[in-house]
Amino acid sequence: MLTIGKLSEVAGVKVPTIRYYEQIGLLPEAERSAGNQRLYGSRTMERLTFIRHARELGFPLDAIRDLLSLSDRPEQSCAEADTIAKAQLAAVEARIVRLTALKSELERMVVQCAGGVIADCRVIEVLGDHSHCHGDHPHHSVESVL
Amino acid sequence: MLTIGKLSEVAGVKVPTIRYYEQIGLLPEAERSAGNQRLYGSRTMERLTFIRHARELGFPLDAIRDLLSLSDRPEQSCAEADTIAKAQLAAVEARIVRLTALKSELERMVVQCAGGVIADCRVIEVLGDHSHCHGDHPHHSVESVL
DNA sequence: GTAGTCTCTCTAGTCGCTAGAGGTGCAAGG
DNA sequence: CCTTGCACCTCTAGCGACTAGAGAGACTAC
Repeated sequence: MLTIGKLSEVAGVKVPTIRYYEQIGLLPEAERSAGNQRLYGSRTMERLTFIRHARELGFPLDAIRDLLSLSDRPEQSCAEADTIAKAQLAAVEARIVRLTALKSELERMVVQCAGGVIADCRVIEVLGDHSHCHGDHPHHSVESVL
Repeated sequence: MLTIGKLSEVAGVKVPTIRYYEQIGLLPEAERSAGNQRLYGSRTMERLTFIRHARELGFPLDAIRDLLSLSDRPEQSCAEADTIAKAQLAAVEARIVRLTALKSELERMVVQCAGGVIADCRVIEVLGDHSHCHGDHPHHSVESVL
């Protein structure tokens, strides 16, 4: 049995994050030692590794919750897991498209900056006047994409 | 003079967002009508358009605050504006690199899914066992990138 | 005058943690 | 046995950039 600190090291997930996952029900309530400290077995460790890996791939916690409950029922069809993964892939692709558009607009802006005075600065000018941009970028903020 | 609703329409920024920007000091406190409703002139409209445009390019509000205060002093050097824009460009590029790595890993995962049963599902398996991945993806979550 | 649409303020919720306060458990050294 | 010092405990609040909702007042058109 591992303490929360050891589990944190082994799984590569910070201690408060582990407690947070327990709090929101992503990890089961841990067993406790005589002195009320959390103790973990290998099953929780695997579950936590699964979570970390899914997080690294950008899955939101809700999707991870679904994936975990799927992995607990191994005889079921994997169609749902496939759907979740495909949705995540689509979200990532959408984000890349969006960011690539941003990138080129930022590049144009930065390149045009002649390094003079604010009054002549393309950066400030472009931001202040929408007519300067190619108009091929969406009218909503980045964060809304994922 | 525009009411908050008209300003919202014209600038393409939602009403509560405008109030939020005022609250955090990104927009100055609005004038008020006899009945205590906010009224806006063209200066605030331009400022809000500037903010929206910068948000669309992914600039965080803190950076926008700096850019706004720069644009208020047009005789100053634009070096700082240039620096902020370049930092944003770098952040966007970093995010694209990261997401592209995620994308290929997700693709490999999804393609390998044969559509059978959870027990044989590559999606679940790959997430559960880190040794399946190419190991070329970083060990921290997406969100930390920007 | 009244119906319906603004607008007002205020609070709380989103996501995925992170930071801190103030207290307890435990293992090693003297 | 006692202390030192780290790891652990609970609880609350904060981040960014909004969004949602309640309950009340203002304004416009018929």
